[in-house]
Amino acid sequence: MSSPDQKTRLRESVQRIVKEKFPEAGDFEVDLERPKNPDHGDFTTNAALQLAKRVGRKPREIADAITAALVGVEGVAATSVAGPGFINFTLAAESRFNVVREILAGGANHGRKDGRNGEKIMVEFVSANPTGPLHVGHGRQAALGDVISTVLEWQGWRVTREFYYNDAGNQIANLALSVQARIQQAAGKAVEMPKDGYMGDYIVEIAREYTAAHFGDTAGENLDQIREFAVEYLRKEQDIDLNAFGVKFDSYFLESSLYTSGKVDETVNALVAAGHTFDSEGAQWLRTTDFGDDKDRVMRKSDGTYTYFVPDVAYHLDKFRRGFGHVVNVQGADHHSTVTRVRSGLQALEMKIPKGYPDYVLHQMVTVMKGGEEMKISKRAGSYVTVRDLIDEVGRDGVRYFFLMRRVDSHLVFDIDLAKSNTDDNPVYYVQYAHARICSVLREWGGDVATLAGADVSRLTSPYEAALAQKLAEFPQVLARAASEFAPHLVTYFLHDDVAARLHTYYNSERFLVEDESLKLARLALVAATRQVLANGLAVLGVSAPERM
RNA sequence: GCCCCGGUAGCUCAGUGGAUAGAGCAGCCCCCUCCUAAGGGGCAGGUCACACGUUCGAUUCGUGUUCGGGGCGCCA
Repeated sequence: MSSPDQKTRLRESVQRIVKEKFPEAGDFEVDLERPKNPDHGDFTTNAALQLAKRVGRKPREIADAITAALVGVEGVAATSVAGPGFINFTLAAESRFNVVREILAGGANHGRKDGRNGEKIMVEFVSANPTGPLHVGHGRQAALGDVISTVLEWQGWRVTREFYYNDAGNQIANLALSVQARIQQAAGKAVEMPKDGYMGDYIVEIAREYTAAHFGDTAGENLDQIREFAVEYLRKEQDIDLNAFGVKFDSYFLESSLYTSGKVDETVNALVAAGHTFDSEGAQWLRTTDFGDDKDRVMRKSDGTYTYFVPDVAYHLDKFRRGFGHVVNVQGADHHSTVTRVRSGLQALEMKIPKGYPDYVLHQMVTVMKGGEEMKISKRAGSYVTVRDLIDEVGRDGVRYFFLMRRVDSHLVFDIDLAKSNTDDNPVYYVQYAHARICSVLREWGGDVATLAGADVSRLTSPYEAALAQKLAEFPQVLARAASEFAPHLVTYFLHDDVAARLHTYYNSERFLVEDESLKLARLALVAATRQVLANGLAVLGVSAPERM
């Protein structure tokens, strides 16, 4: 932190002056920012512009009055008034590079905070039905959920990563029927696949495995057993894929358990008791319109079974009771309609669950491009591209990075050719190479990196160095924002555009292994700090930081 | 018809109510006796979809329009 202390001190000084000189402004909050343009100094404030109306004077007059009173604040080299009335502050040169020492002292923990005191939060993600291999949308969810979790951990939250299995319902029944048909076909019977059956090759694989494992049922007559076998098989497969992707869950939650434990019934009873249900057309309804939905929703169908959102409400009530006051669900935007229903259901329980509970991160769709064309199918899955296809093609690091590169709100185009390329247009290589490059120069130097923390960084003077140091200083704030906005892409952009790009520029602008020993150490300290930020940032993303490439 | 998301450089995309709207790639011109050039510098490239409003100030906030994607089931 380029001195949050310094920033705070400065902010408070300005605040005090405003209070003295312009008491009529009331409890006005002064805000300091980093100017985009480095010519505008290290910090800037628009306080004068905002005060103009409250005070009834011209912005520049106010700015002049403030700067006049601001003489002799420690560490500030210069102040100026610019443009319509911005006040710019330039820091004393030596305080600019303090961040290098802070980063080296923090090491692998630099950027971590214990602000949240270990408060519990759950991130639920992937939550794929065990009816087939994971598709690319699950891949985006896996990367997002995992990194959102990590980033929250770095802010001091105690995070539980949970996977919810919809192992009950029509889709699973359909899976069992599909496998059964394949078993019987393999046994020579002329049966047809069920309507809307799963057509991928993996169904044939499961049928083969089932037949091999259960000689007692070569005819494929035991549907319950087939269903259990198929679900088990696919869950294992999904675990293998998630493992290969570097994603680990703390807990798995089965939808079926909500029925066996009586939690669905309990939820229904609570909804009825709260008086928000009614019967109509042979079904039982929840009056979700009382809670902002645009129409009421069926809870219990006329055939006596529940619609999906009832167990969903029961599930989220369970999360709440497990002590998760904060929950984030990562899902595809095609699940948008569940948000209002689940929240409405939780409100209808009247159990004092906060109104916006739970939070949702809904990501837009993913399309995969290969050879300039959209890739739509994989043979194995039938109708879609799988996560495994991507990992096999481009490797874990590339897939993770690419899934994290875009805002969640933005449609993601996954360009396989780009992700595979070992050229500078591939952002993940660009960032990893920046890390490897620093490792290389430190190896060349051959000294003990730990001693660099004591380097005299005030020897650093070039604009390249100042720009790099200033960016490094922003790392903690970038992480904090990524956590509070559930926005991992901020980290990828920071590492690529702000850190790696400046590092590469710096490399070509200065020499490191110079004669002047103290200058050499100062420069090595700066690149070592850069390496630490890159390493920590990549660690957050779950992407490796290679020492050689 | 209703709800959600997007429209920013030739392409893929960042952008927190501020100053001259950015990055990478593609195009053009250059640069390697510290590391692995998988790198760097420069030039060119823009009606921030459109209109109106709020504001000292709008790519950013609001309303409307338009185009594209997703969702609107007693499916999950």
